[in-house]
Amino acid sequence: MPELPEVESLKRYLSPLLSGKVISAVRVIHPALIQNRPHDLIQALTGEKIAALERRGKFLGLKTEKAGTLWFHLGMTGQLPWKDVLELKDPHLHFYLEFRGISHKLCFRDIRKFGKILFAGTGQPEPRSLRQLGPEPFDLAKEKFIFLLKERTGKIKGLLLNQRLIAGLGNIYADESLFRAQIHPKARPSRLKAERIGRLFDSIQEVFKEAIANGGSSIDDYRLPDGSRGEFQNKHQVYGRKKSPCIVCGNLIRVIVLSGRSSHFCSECQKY
DNA sequence: AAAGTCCTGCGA
DNA sequence: TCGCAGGACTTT
Repeated sequence: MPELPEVESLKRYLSPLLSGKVISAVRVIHPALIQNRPHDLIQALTGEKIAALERRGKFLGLKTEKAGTLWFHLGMTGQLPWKDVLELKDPHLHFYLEFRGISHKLCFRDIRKFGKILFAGTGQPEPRSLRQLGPEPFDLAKEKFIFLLKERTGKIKGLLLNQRLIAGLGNIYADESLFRAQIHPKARPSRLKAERIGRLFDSIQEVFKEAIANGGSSIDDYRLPDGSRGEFQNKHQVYGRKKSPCIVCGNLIRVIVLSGRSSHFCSECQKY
């Protein structure tokens, strides 16, 4: 479940490796994961130089100097291995890029195929899935965040997962942020004091910063491009800690289903 | 707003 | 062998 910290960690790992490199070949193994017509993307990207890497919400973009930007969304189980020798028999390898003068390839692997590859050519409109994203948590003013949530009627857990409201949160960091802010996942922001929503905003930024500093959370499939794991899963306070004692009060962490997702929380520490 | 769908590996 | 995990999209 790569969320903002995992995608940011990938961006930081790959930026120095890819910036300035020229794409010598685009290999499409599983065209279904590509939103555009694969031929257009191959045509546009071959011979292009990578100008920079970008992150928007949970999307990672390779911005080229002239052609446009190639966007990856890793879904649940997507990976971007940076490999010298490919395993071409690997049934989960769907796409890779080769670079001029370098033996390493940038691969796109995805076991469950929830991931996506999108190409936005220069001058073309931004893909809809990127266009409809809400603001970046680090670009957003706290007052705006409070306003954004206050005008909605739903339960806070579901709202945090809505990428149109704020980009980058998934199930892990929604639960971790709510715990830090001592807010119950079923609480309705319309009924919370503004200062508690403000504290939630601070919690989101804090937990994101800590997770990025730890290379993200490797729960199941998330790995850095060299195959190494992030370390932040060892610092989760509620996610994946069902029936374990709360680190604050010792009460056992509970799990309920909200918006079709498991929500981990402490019923003593987190209130409405 | 909630439920269903996609997909595959894994644990009960 | 079944059901659960979940991001984003579609359907109700």
